[in-house]
Amino acid sequence: MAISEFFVRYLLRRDSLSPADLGRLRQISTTQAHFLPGDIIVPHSERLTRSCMMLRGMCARAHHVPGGEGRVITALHIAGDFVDLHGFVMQRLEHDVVSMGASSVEFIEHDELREITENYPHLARLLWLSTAIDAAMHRQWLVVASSRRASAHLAHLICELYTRLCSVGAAEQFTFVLPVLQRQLAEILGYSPIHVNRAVRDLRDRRLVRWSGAKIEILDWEELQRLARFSAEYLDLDRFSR
Amino acid sequence: MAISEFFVRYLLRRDSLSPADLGRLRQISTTQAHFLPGDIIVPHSERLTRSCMMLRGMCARAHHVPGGEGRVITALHIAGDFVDLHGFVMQRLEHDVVSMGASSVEFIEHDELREITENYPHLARLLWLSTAIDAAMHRQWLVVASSRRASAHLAHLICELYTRLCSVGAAEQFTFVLPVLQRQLAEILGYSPIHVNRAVRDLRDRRLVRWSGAKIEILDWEELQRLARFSAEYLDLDRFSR
DNA sequence: CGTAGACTTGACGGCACTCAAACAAGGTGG
DNA sequence: CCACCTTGTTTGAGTGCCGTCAAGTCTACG
Repeated sequence: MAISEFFVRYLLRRDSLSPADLGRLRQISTTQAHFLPGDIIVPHSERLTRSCMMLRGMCARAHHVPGGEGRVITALHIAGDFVDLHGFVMQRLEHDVVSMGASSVEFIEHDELREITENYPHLARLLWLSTAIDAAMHRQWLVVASSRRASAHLAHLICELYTRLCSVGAAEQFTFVLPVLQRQLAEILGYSPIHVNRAVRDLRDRRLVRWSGAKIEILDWEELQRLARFSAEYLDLDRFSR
Repeated sequence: MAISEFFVRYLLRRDSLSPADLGRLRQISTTQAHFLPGDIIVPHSERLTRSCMMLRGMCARAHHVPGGEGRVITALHIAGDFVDLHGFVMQRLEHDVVSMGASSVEFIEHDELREITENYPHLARLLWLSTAIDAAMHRQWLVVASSRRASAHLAHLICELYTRLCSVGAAEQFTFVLPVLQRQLAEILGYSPIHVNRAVRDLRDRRLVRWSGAKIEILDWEELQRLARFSAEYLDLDRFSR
């Protein structure tokens, strides 16, 4: 199979690609796989020989906290995200990649990525870029975690996901699917599930979102961003020559 | 000037380098600069044409929180860290790089880095690796922020810094200099300065550290790691062929 | 010896956590 | 078709970590 068109859009949003680069990108061979909620897509600590790209649904980077105190989720990934591309240079992950809801991914062999770094340096820099943007999102999560209260924190997560989904054409009309339980939102935001529930209710009461099950509808995009103090700058959505 | 030997050690800790790669690495030309406490080494949002490497002292990645509520620090960097290497592919930073205490850095032109990605793919992958390790540290900070109480959180920071300093030969004998005020520790850990002070006192009372001014002496390394639940795995200190 | 900046300590209040239980939705078997 | 169970969500009451306010101490330096 060929590489996800979501990822092609992800790159084209940020730089232009030469016909040669674009051709090589589309020529990457992949293996598809499908997962159910909670399935481990990539386990931690194992030596890796391939990396995975999100095709459909969402997945998370889940860290086990020593002392059996449950998990912490440090990233959410959507269609077009090259989820564990950093595994190509790190050789192993210090976290699991877990399916949120049902998902489909495709695997790309590291041998092929290595060949690309040898012969397509510009493409290689764009792959590097995608891991650098992941790092920028990690930093933003750190900033938000220590500067926003629960409601604004949750609002920021929703703003980020909706913006990212739109940027690859996977959402529109202020509506998207978030296959994440409140218990898992708690692992993402660093609160108890009960407190997450209060934050959800708060956003509902303020009439900023309609939220039933996994379906989220943003009712007041401007006000939601204002509450979250969201700015998409860190997502690096502008086009540059890299 | 040539590139910092701390960085050479940083890489050799994680992979072996061919004579050609090592030669090219040492041939990189740099420009030195010196900074005083609080100086901005690299400002946010500006178009970048070079990246900086830490030679001496420490610096931080400081984010301004919209709404004038002060700053959040998302990373600390030490000698041998290629601080804003991600700026090479991102083209601009969403945060400032600020000097903590007095520091010396050297700047490397992006043109030269680009040339390396064209002709030294293995070296390029190792540069990529260093940004991937930064991302792993961001993730670990997220994990620790949401799973440790103040004292353990602070203890984890000390464990990380001491381990990193030792890994490049910049510290030993359980002693190092941390040119970071308690007010700035508060920006790192996400607490108020007063609560940071309580955490410092707690570590002192438990006789885990001796801490006067900027000088820190670890009195009980085993117990400090146990309290912090520190494991160096995420620092990726093992040697692999990348 | 006086000032400035950093560190330290105490008192009090609020956001978020824990414990506990009720409610809703979906699936299963009688 | 409806008990019944499971899983997830919702709500309330009490606790504790951490924030805020305020003041006092220490050190460096002129």
